[in-house]
Amino acid sequence: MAQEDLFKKIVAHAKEYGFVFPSSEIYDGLSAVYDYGQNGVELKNNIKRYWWAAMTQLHENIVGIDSAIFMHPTIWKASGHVDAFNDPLIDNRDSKKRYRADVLIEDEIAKYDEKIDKEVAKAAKKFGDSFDEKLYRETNPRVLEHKAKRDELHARFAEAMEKMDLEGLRQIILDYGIVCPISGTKNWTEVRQFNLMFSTEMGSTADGAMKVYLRPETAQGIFVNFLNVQKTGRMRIPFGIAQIGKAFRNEIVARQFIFRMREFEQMEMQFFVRPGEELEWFAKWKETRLKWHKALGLGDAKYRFHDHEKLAHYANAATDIEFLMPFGFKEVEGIHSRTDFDLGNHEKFSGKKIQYFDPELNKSYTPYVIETSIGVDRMFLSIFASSYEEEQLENGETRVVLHLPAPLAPVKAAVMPLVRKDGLPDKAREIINMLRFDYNVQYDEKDSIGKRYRRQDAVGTPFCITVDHQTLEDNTVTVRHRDTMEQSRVAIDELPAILNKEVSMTELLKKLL
RNA sequence: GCGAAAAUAGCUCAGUUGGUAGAGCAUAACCUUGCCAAGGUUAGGGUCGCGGGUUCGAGUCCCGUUUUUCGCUCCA
Repeated sequence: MAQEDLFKKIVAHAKEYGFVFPSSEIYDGLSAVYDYGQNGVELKNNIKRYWWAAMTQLHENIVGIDSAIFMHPTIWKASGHVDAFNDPLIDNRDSKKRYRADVLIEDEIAKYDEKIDKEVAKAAKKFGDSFDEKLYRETNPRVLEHKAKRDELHARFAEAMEKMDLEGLRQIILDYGIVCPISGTKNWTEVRQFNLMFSTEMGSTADGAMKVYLRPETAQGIFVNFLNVQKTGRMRIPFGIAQIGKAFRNEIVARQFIFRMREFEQMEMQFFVRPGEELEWFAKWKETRLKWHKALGLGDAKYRFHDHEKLAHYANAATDIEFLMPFGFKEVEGIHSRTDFDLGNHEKFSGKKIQYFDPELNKSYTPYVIETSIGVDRMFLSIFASSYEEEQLENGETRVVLHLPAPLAPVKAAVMPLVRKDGLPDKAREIINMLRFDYNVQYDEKDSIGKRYRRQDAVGTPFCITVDHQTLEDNTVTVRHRDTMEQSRVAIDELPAILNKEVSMTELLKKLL
């Protein structure tokens, strides 16, 4: 099957079986926003629980927080998001290429400088040793003409940028005849500003509301609480702070189902270390995180590291953990060595001292940070997509089965009476009541038993427990396994132990130690 | 944002040169069977994405729009 078709089937399956719905569907939908359904929310919660337990329970030096989505606007100046997320963009209709309007104009300004330098170089060659460059630059009419034009352009540009006057930027491009480097034409669209941060207003507009942003990442909530957690938790470096929460980015193009959404959920952990030790910890966390992924058993070959060569403004090392999605290897997790950029900047912008006194070194410093940042939705997609199988059975039929890792499955077991009479339903309900306190179990008596098995396969339920007439005699049931379709007869009393071994989070977490 | 394609029942789709909206599966009820999706009977469910236009008459033709998919572009 073509990968594209497979992906379509996965999206359709996600909707049909209550995992993921398009948002606001009865109103034609909302672009790049999705809702999780009755099964999706269970899978998603289980993914989060797996991460949270692995990070906080299994590391005595990592604690969690839950910071607010609204934060003081200056935080986004300190983090660099306000500057880096505000680009005026313009398209050339002929080449279909998109440019940053400010970059186009800056290039044009540079051209005048080049022209001046050329004139100067030419003159220098002509006059030889007697050439006075400074005088030439200040007096030559051609140089002065270029310079005047350049300064005028620069002044207009600076003014437009200051006010973020988009129409003004476009007018400059038109006035100076700036052409597309590819098509060579001036067929430009309007200049549009894509602020990747969503904003809203806090307080009533009557008395001057404050513009606040929906956080574009959860990390800053950790950085601004660094001192709170470190002091109240008596944390000693190295230590980490973990957080799971929603973040929002107004992506220009958000596509590929839940892979890139405008509202998404992150699981981030910031690990604070001594300066100079960060690259050691970076390597350690790469290994630790990959182990977490591989423990799910989706297939080791589906993972790879992608080290960044071009580093972001805050990082001195960065890598992605990529997973083989139906549309190729894609980033699911980022591991970044963020240096002291964030804490240092918050110290600068807030005016508060944000440092750690290291009793062993007997000195204060700004800790360095290793960040592990993983998208819950991407994790969901990678697990969901790689679990989907259209299996050819020996009898020639096809069954659709989700091989979800059992501890993450929405429903752990379905309990069903073989027939809907002779007291079998009551017996099934008894078993449900025994298990439901520890596991999400489901009852089903509708349709033939085979059909019910297939329904459970489609949502990834690891076990089907069937009550038949023999059950009434000796208190045994059949347990049918999702992946092998094999059945075994076991005593009802053994069920809790079986489930505990096969579907509880405990066994999965033990693999990490 | 640009270009292309698509949109009819929960799902997959049919719908003739424009003439009263269909099928299969799914869903619900009852009967039947009882260990790997297909038995019988019955029922519910669509102002054909939305808004205009042409026409006596539009699911069908034209224009606009929304959403989705693919390509480009963008992506800490």
